[in-house]
Amino acid sequence: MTRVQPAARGFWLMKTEPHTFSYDDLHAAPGHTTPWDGVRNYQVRNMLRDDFRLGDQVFIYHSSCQMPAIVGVGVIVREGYPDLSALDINSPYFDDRAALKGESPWVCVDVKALGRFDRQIALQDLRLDPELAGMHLLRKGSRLSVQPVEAAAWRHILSMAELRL
DNA sequence: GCCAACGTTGGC
DNA sequence: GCCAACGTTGGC
Repeated sequence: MTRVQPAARGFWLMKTEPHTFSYDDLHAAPGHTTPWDGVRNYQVRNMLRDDFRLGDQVFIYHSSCQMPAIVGVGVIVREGYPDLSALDINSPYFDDRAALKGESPWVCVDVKALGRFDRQIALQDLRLDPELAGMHLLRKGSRLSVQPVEAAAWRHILSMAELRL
């Protein structure tokens, strides 16, 4: 008898600009949950569509702000589905080409806030930590708004943040 | 505001 | 398919 092993939980980092949508905004959303829409990069779209699984956990990272930092943890509560904001003329994420086709090629997932770090982990601190060398976020020219996180790095950062889930 | 590092676009 | 021009991201 063979038994199918459940897939290991995936770990990710998702960037957001706090002046637009912060971790606290996520926590304040109904059910602490929001669709992570507006992604308009094919590499990221493919990850959201093909690799994100229910129960995967994500670091919420604040970018384009005074102190770029990982500020908390979320969990995927709905797997990839069409991001219809691309077809909504009133959305900041409207995509005229998608609208012309009448079909959105973009994908979003639902993210639920799980916990905010007591102590934010600044980009500066991540760079200083030898255990995190090679982390995607720290690579020169890394711009993807969604990135995989190694399990070891995930655990290490959680311990830095002293967050118990 | 600067600019490096990409990604996308579109003419050829 | 090539590649120059342009746009975007995001730290600093």
